[in-house]
Amino acid sequence: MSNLTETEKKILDAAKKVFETQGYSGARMQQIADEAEISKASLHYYFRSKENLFERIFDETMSDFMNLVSTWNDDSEHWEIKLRHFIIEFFDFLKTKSLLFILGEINRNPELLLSRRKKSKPKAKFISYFENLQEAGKMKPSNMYVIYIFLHSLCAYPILNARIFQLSTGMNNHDFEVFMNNYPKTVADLLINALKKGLK
Amino acid sequence: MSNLTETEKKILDAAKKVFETQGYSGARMQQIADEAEISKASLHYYFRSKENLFERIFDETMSDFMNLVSTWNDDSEHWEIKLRHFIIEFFDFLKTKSLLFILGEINRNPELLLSRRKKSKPKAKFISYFENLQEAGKMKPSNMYVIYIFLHSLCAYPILNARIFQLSTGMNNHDFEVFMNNYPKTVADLLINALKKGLK
DNA sequence: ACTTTTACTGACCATTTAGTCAAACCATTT
DNA sequence: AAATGGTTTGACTAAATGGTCAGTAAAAGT
Repeated sequence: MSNLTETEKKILDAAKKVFETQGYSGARMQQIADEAEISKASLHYYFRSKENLFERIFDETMSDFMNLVSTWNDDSEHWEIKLRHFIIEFFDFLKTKSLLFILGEINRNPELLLSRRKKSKPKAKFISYFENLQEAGKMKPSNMYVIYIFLHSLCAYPILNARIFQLSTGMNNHDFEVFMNNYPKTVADLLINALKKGLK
Repeated sequence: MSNLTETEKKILDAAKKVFETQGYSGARMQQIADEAEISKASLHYYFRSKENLFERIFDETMSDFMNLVSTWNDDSEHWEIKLRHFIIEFFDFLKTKSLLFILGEINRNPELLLSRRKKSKPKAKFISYFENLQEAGKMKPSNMYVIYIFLHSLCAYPILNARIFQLSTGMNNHDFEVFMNNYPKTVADLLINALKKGLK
């Protein structure tokens, strides 16, 4: 996978940065070339068209995201530990601008999901993993679809929306930073508690 | 406020529609003119520039959103009823594409929030309302900032992200629709339960 | 030494797009 | 019926932008 030349890497990094902040329509080939420190002609030499380059970036970003949310190693680790790890990993991913980029581009052009539909796994492993635990009687029954959506929402939205939250809570920069640093643990505690008690 | 001519209304409706789906960079003045069924020259006659028209739409959309999230009438209704109403209203707003539009444009140009910072109330009324109830001993103590963020996240993200959720849960259209129709009630029940029991 | 291939670029082209303007249109007033 | 003033538009312009191409330089192959 990583049989890329230095230049190709520089271009992909630059393109990712520019596409994620400006979106497809806002991105400029010249800006990507500048960011990658090459000429615009070189950019077209490596990736024929803007469309082409965009698809490459979008597909990779989308894959990263889908892998993140559907990966759930079935090793021997206790589910509580696994869940905490997952949440940390999820928050790390969200600190990039990738998710907003994905959502925005899908909104602009829903067909971007069609190609995905074929590749994707039928059901996130997360859900079947916990359903198995429940059926084995090792956990109180919960609606795992609800838990799954709660998990994602509580992780993703506060970061997507961070600036507006700070505005509407009226917190200063320091307080808000402290709050957001503690936040992942809060989410983990809540969900683990819900899973232990059962949530219908 | 509503001393607008027919044409101005048509333009604003068209502009909102186009900006919300395409974003500032993706939107075309010609497309807005077509949607409003007037000429591009007329469009510029009413609103000098694209920038101008965009600011008008962005400000209105942002105001709608901030009003929604910071309004919390201090009437005599029981907090439980109020919360259920709020959640329904929030979901209705989210069915438009407004929120993703706001988040995307702020991401593109964070300065869009600077002008807002002056106008906004220091603290969402929601938070102080519940803090008052708690101090009056009418409710178990919770961290209201956490509740506030949970409320928003659980409402907003599943709708922003609906298409991807459907993909990763593997639900068919019908099942997913049923699920999403029940979802607001699920959120309301959960939050009311959390507030009654107290959430730290 | 020479040819070929690969990486790269400046200069250019074609199209798109925001914005302008003079003229046409139309309702109201004089 | 002529003048007035607000509204509307086709035709145009200037700038931005994606993309091309001939040519250079250097590395690789022979």
